[in-house]
Amino acid sequence: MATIKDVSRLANVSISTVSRVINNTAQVAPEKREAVLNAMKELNFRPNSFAQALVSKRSNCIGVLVGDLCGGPFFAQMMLGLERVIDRANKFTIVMSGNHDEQRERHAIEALLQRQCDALILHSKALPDEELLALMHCETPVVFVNRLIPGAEERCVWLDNKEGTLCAVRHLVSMGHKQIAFVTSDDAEFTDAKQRFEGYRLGLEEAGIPFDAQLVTAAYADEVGGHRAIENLLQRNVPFTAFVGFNDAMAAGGISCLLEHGIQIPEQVSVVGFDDIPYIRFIRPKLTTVKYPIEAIGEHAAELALRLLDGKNSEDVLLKFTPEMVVRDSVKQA
Amino acid sequence: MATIKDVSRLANVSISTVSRVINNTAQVAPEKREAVLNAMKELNFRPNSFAQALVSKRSNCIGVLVGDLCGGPFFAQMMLGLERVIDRANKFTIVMSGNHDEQRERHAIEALLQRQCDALILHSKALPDEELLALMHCETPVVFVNRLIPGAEERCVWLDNKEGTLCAVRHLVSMGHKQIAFVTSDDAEFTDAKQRFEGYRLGLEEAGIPFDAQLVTAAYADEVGGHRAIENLLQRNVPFTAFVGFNDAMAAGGISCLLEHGIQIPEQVSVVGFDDIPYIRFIRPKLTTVKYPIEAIGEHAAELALRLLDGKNSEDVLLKFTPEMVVRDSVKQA
DNA sequence: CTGTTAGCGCCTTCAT
DNA sequence: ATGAAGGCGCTAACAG
Repeated sequence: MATIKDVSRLANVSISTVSRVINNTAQVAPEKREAVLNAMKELNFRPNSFAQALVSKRSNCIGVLVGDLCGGPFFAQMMLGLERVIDRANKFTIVMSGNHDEQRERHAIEALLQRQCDALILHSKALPDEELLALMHCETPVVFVNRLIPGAEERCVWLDNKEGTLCAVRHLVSMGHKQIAFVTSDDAEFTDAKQRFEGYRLGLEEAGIPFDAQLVTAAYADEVGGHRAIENLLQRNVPFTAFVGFNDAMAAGGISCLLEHGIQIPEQVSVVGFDDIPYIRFIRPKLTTVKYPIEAIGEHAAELALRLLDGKNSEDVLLKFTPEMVVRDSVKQA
Repeated sequence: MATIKDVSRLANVSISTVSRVINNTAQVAPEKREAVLNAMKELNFRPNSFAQALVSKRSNCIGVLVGDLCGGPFFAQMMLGLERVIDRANKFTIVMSGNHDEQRERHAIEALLQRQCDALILHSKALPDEELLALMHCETPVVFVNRLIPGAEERCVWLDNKEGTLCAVRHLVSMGHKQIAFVTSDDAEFTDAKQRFEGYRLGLEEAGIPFDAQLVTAAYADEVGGHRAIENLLQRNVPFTAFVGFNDAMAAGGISCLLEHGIQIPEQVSVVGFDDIPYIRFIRPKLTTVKYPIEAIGEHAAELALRLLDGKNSEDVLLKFTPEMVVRDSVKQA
């Protein structure tokens, strides 16, 4: 790989001059400028970004920690939002997956930091609040996504999960449902799960429906888990006319289980999901769900990170998002 | 951020000694080693990876170009395979999306190269063969995924697309179908589309079924496109008892369109998809498809890249993959 | 075993 | 407008 030195030699100028034309940092005589440009082209010169970063103390990289890129469309959509604004700022994104595992998340953050990322955007599920809080004391700006960390409120871009399931239950109640099951994640430590559960309880309470633990079933939070959870629920033989899924994937799995048992959706059981992932428009029936505006959240998180990085005012960045019902075909009057 | 110098000062040793304990590159007196370790911890020292890369000429990064991370689960699954082996080699992955656009792909590759990636794994759809071929002459090893580039065969990890649709048609023929439509991508330049189309024609030929252009319908290669394409096909009023989708997404969209028209699947129309993306197990009916072993392809591509990087023998890496039928519920005897 | 030294490629004063 | 020189943080000889 050609270096600035090679270019300077070929163009018969000093390396400073070359640097000047690369960065447009000062006036250079047109002829010399031309010579440098030609030499650069001829040698196929690309400035070494490490050397640049080393001296300028700026890597132009934003580090992102996600759960996984392939556990579903969720993080992919978030990345779409993130990258859009990071791209626009002419910076690079470097992604690492924590796989929802404490050790790995820690390691990934460590790696991102070591790579001198200019800012970090973290979706941490497994790390405790204190550890995340401690990160705020290192000099690189940190933004947290989908999690509200006490003491770091102005750095958190998050969705009101409780409000989400609350909406879902309200919707079902308004359609006359009283026996509403909840199909949730078996990861009890998972904040989202706790909050969504809370919303579920709150919704019941609001409607004066007594809570029945028998109507709550948990499993791994994907399609297979949803299938399993509903299987489980059916075995308990507790009647229910509707269920709220922890997420769309579980809802889809649950629906496929019910259909296999010859139970009609939504005629016999109504279903509400959570997230509004793309494919649920193509399952039958089209899933009614609570929209998680994940792409927008990604955008705002990136925006916030960039603002912090530039020391710009970041007070007008929207931090708390509120979910919205998307009514399709999986809910019917009870 | 603390530097090696700070550590050396605090530990009362030279920077070389610090470097030695960091890299385990030589023996160090246990006491000094201890002192260094303590100092590192106290200062929360992290070696600057740019400085390391600058001097060692190794960035420990593998650059990856994908189409998009969120156009579906395809690239996400590929990343899963890639990252697994890159992780195991203790290297980092840096991903860029080309968004199936020529300019962007070019720019992304440029960026990856400038970041001094040790090797590149490219899924280029839009760039011409020659341009890709030219990349092989730069010193960083390059591997191509899902594309066979003449002259770079030993650097391509790809799937035999033609064989895939051929299998699909054979399967339908064996079930007695004779009027088989093909729902394909409207991107005529797209190699995959050409090859899959070829397989479709070959399959018909094999079975002695005359090709009918009226049975081929094209649109954007996602669910919405599949829906639209089938809508189109129906308007032509040409009878068909089955269709092969360019991919699962189109197949799913097509199915949803047929269902809306009151056409039973698979009773009236059988469907075969392509890819075997996760969610099609949760649509009704479960989609019969041709499995694209994308995760395995990712693994092998990464393996190949790593081998090239280390100058190791790479002759035993599997380059050409063959698709396999996955029979589920969307095909019925005609 | 340990410290000194010379760069890696680039940017940035500081003279000229 | 231009060049020389110092240094970013680190590794790798080279002496001791």
